[in-house]
Amino acid sequence: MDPAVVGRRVRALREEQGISLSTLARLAGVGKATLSGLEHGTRNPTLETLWAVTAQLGVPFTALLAEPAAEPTVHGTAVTATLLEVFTDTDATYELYRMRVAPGVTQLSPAHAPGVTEHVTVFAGVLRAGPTDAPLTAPAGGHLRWVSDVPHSYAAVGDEEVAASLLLRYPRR
Amino acid sequence: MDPAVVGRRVRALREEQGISLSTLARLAGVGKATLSGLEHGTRNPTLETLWAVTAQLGVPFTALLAEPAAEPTVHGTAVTATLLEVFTDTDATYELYRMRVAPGVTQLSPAHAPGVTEHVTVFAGVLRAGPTDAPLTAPAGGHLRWVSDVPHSYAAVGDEEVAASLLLRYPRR
DNA sequence: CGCTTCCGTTCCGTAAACGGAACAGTCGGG
DNA sequence: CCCGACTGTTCCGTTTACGGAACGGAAGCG
Repeated sequence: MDPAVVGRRVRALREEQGISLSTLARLAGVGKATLSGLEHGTRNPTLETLWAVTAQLGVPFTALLAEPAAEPTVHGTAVTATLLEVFTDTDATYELYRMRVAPGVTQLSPAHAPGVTEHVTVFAGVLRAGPTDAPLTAPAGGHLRWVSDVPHSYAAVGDEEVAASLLLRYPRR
Repeated sequence: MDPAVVGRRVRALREEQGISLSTLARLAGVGKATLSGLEHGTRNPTLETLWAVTAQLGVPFTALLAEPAAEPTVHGTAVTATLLEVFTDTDATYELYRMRVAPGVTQLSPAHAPGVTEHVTVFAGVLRAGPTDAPLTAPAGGHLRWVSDVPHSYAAVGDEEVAASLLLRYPRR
């Protein structure tokens, strides 16, 4: 595992909260040198150090550590989707995916069962997706929804890879 | 957090698999002294060490910390949110939560930083959420989006608990 | 009973993670 | 301009986590 990944996440989380490195170090009770080295990935932090920092950030270890291959991942020509959660309800079953769409390629997907809907929230990039004959477009922060009982497609608009969350809803028969 | 707890878990997991300390140390590529001290809680293990051991045990690292801080959950009067993923991008940082809203209570949430948006996809139940003075309503399968730099609220409509995914988008300053 | 082969712990020199202090760079005010 | 307060990085002495080796103890076998 790469300590640089953990470092980048810590830095991202810290900046997200608008806390300076100095302040976080003081609050967490660790040296500034320690925190600096941790964020750069040049150190191999101790459990105690990680604990102090994450506790102060109010973030669990889960947010720092990239999940090993425990998650099922679906690869396509353009789309890579990892299943985050399955939720079963009296009316429907939901599958929540983390989705990435590579630029330059369009992925076609056959029709699902009647009544199945897809809900996409775009994190980064611009996504064009939906029924193949009438696709929809959404930029970062946007949301798409369509009934996927017809052939549909996914494509990234422009050069940037698209990151998004994908929710599949299968109504109970 | 107590390193002795982590140690006991490692020992428990190891004995569960019927592997000796010496063998696990060799497989994981760490010293027997290191593993012995780790299991006794007399050491303060390094991220690298923990990683090597948990990887060899086939445990996703979260299992060690599962009980104490591993609850990334945020509890409120009505809402329980579990952090599934943090995604950092050049333009914004995203936090994806699994959210449950208990019926009968309304949860108020203070304003976030300017530009922060919330995106909710409802799995089950009917959710009323958004700016406190102009809330939105969505049934199962529906989607809500609002700018959360004003006070906002969450409430379940009816008796059924609401299950949903919540995406928080923090634009880069 | 020796002898071998494991077990887990302890000892110890080395490598490195630790925090404090000193550092350059930036911003805002007098 | 100069100062103070702040940012994050680097230097450095102390502490300590590291792995190899040595240790006592428990089986298994001739």
